[in-house]
Amino acid sequence: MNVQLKDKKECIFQHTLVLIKENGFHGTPMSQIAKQSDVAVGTIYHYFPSKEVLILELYNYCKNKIHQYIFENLDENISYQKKFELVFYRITEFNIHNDVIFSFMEQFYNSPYFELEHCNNRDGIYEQNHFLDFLQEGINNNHLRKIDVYTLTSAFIGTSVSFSKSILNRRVEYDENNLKELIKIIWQGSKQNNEI
Amino acid sequence: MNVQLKDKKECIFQHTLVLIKENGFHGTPMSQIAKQSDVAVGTIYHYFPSKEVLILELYNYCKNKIHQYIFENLDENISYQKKFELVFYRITEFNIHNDVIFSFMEQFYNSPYFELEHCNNRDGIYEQNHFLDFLQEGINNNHLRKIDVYTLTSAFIGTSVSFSKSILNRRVEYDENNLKELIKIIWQGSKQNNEI
Amino acid sequence: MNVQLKDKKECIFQHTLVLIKENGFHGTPMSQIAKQSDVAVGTIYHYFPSKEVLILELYNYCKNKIHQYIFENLDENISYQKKFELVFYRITEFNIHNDVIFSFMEQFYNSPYFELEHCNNRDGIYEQNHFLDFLQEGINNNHLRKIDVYTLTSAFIGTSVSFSKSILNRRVEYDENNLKELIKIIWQGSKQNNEI
Amino acid sequence: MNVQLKDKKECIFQHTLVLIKENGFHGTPMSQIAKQSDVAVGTIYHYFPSKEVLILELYNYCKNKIHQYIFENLDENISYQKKFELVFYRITEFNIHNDVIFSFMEQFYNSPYFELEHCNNRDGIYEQNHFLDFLQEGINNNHLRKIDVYTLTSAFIGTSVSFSKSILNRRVEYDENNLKELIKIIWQGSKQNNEI
DNA sequence: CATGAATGAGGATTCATTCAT
DNA sequence: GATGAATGAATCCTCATTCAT
Repeated sequence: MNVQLKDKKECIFQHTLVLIKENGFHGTPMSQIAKQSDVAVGTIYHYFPSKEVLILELYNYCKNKIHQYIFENLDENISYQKKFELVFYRITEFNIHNDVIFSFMEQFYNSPYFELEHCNNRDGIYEQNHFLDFLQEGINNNHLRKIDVYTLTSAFIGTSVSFSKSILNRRVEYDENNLKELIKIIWQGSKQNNEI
Repeated sequence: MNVQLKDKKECIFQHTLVLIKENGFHGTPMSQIAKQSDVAVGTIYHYFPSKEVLILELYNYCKNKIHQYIFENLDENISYQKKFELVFYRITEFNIHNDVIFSFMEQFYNSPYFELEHCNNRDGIYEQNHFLDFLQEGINNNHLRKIDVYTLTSAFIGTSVSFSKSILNRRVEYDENNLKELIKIIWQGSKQNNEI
Repeated sequence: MNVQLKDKKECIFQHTLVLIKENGFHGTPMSQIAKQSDVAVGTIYHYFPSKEVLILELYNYCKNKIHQYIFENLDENISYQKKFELVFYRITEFNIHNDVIFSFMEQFYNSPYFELEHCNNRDGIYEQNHFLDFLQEGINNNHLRKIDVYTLTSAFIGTSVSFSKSILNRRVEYDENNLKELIKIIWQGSKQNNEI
Repeated sequence: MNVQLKDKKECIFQHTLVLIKENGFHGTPMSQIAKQSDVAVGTIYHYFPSKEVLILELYNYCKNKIHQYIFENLDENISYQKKFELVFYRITEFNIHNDVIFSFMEQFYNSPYFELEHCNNRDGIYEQNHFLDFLQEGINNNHLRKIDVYTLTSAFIGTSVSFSKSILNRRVEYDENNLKELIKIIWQGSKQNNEI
């Protein structure tokens, strides 16, 4: 029963993601979501009280997927540098291989929906709080330069997002070497005493 | 006459920008643009054949504003590093002080509109071509690391965009010192032989 | 078993009345009736084949309640005038103390539902047939003026309904003296040879 | 221009009245009003922001029609009794000959719409305030019995309404003699010192 | 050039009803 | 009997666009 519910919501989420990537929020009517999900319009309203709530729940669903992918099974025994590189690597990989989620998240952050969410959840963008924590740890332990952690996070995430977008938009085959170079750039720029 | 035309278009552009930042593309009907611009709906259709074209022209209008601001009067006699830093500084300043344009551009890039534009104009994001040229020059002249220029551009622009967004979203007073640190990061990471 | 059935129908009736007074026929979906009655929607459809039938049965349920209240235990040994006054008194008291039924009946009579019912049951309004009979008796026995009995009934019932509505709408505490005055008016106007 | 506006609103009002008498508020979709009025749905929304407001404005439109009909050109030189009879006569005539308005008003008063209106305008029913004033005058000048004016108004209006409804529902040819008898009833009941 | 009334396709949402469990 | 998930027709309303003045 509970499985069924989860399955149906999941099903609606997945098809909504595809449609939104293709046509945007407003190019995606509920009727189309219903058709793709192979349910009646009314059924969607059985699970979500409104389109807005559907979008908002979808946002949380995606956020969780991202976090799980990035922060789960992060070996604590490797050096901070390795972790830094691994996290960056994972964000980027996730974005590139989950283009429907990536596209949705970017649209979401740049839409009025985000304001709604943002009111409750400060530090919203890309659940930066997890990233903030991770980078703050690096600063505290002298792995990273002692600067405003928000600023550092901007460099960290913005670089990954922009790179992913560039790959996806140019519809260019993703070359792992480029990602490795990018990681070098961001590590070189962020690490402690790189001025010596 | 020509001035009048430019003025009226300009007027429509400005009010559209404000409305779109506030309410998004689809929360901004033509009727509202008309009301804010103090003209009749029909008048807008006198200047633009459709809403889509209005948006597309607005995009080009903004693009030009940005380029003018960033690349005009760029003293050729200063060192590449200074120019690198200046360009980064200018992008970020522009974004922060022109939030309606910044918001519009971000919405645009993450909307289906961009696809339309993108078909004609390759290398679309943030008119990366100018930035691409600028960074390519740095690579060619051994100021920057010899890596894929698109990748480098991602780091350059993504960092600025993300930082600007962080300032604007957190509604935090912008601290120039943080921007200076950010510039250090991106320069340290990008410059040639920083591994020596 | 039969008790159970009656109880469940009764329960549904009562909650429907409250909801309809509050929100009207069309502001009262089956789902809400179900929720208030603490049963599933399907259960309602077990007892009533459709919403229309539910409403129609509810109408008959109310009609019977009203008649029982008004005409049962009507002492035949008192004078016609006393009976006339008592009946008027009872209608009004009933309306005022059973506002959910009163409101439902008034909505019903002024809705297209009534047409449906009316086709089968002529003389529908307020089950005027009982009142018609009662007043016809007064006419026949020279207690009341010899005029069209429908016209007389209009004066009789319309006055009571309008008075009740006035009390209920103004949300004014009901003053029995006013009702007594009203009864004087209607009796003075209706009784035989009041012109002498 | 102003005439056109008034004409279009008037046109919408008239067709709405017919439809509502036929099918009730909720059996009358905007699309049908549009079709009957020979305009597009959007046009209705050009004149009225919502269905609710259309209904509310229609209510005021009807109220005014009724008042004009009843209280305009009321010869001040005739006796109070004559005026009393004339006003009663006019209400009833109006109801019977304007069945679409009458039906609308009755539905309105017994619907949740009325609550909305009622909040602003106390003494709402049948714009009783005008009737209240008229009857209060009769009480003050010793033409009518000294009782609560609301109670008196209930008898006055309720009787007329009920009579009109009886005519209209029974689809019986209206016999003016019955109305004259009714007027006798109500006058006999209401006039001063009728007990002597 | 400018206006804004008119259009109607299209979208979000509701709700009476069904039916498998 | 009882449940409530599923259905989809029907409703209200929006808004890009047109065109007569």
